[in-house]
Amino acid sequence: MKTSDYKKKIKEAGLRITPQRIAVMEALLRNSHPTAEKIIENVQKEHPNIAIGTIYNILDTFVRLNIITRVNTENSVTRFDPVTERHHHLYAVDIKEIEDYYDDKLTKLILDHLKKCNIPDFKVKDFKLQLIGEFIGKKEK
Amino acid sequence: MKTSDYKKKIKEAGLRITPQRIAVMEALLRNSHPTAEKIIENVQKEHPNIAIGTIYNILDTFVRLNIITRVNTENSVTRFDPVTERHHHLYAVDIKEIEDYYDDKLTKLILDHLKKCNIPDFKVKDFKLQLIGEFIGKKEK
DNA sequence: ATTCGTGCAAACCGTTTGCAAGGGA
DNA sequence: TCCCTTGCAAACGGTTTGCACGAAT
Repeated sequence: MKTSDYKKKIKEAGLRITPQRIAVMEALLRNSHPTAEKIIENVQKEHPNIAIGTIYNILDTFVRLNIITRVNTENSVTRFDPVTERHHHLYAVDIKEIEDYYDDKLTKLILDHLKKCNIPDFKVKDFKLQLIGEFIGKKEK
Repeated sequence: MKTSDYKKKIKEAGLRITPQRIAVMEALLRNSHPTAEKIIENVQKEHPNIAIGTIYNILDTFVRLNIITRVNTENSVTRFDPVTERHHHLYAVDIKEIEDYYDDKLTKLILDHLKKCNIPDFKVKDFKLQLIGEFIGKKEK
């Protein structure tokens, strides 16, 4: 995502472009599905004067305006994802790591199935697949 | 689930059957994917003397021993599920409600797809599908 | 001038922890 | 007796809130 892209996204949501929001967004883009804690650490490394409350505030605003999304994890640690388009997630069993997983064929497969066999009393608007497992091989960082 | 079933489950996990554990388990079975708060409220209605810490303790133990599972939600409220077999979930968009959704055909569809088109550097051990949408029609309570 | 956004710090609240007492096996 | 389990209460930690100041329109 180019810098101008997310700035546009913020502006289109009716928000002002501020150094704080830029810093938060860049922390989101630099990390993979970061926790709030990670974002705070990341932001404050370069901008020690940005308040924690402000960062939470910005994250809330972004989520509310669909600029980013919350990611579900089992251990009640909130994570954030700057990608709002439909995609799936790979979860390391210990949930130390989450990666994006794009698979249009699979998405279509599920979509078709859901369309065919209607679920009674429930109207599906979106779906997310969580693949839980282990990352194998190369592991930097 | 019959009473004896979960008692057996608890015993087989190497735990003693205690009134506290029975109360927690029955609260789990009486409610659909309850939050800890809901469970506490439910348990204390009949057993006002059971401590909150004990309830959290029991829930943790149950999860650790795979007697129940944690359910992911986006708003960082932990929910619990006494069903440990593979199944999917229907999420109300506002996450006020979660229902179980069994669909073996869909499960198999996904399983087959995953088997066929291997994901590089990742070994899938389990998966969960979250269907987000709206419950329509009948709605008591 | 008015609205929006930020910094700061206190408050909040769900959850965890430590410890002493109770109760089965 | 020994170990598991509970009750209690204090502590913890991530998140939220209130408010006054500052910046943008």
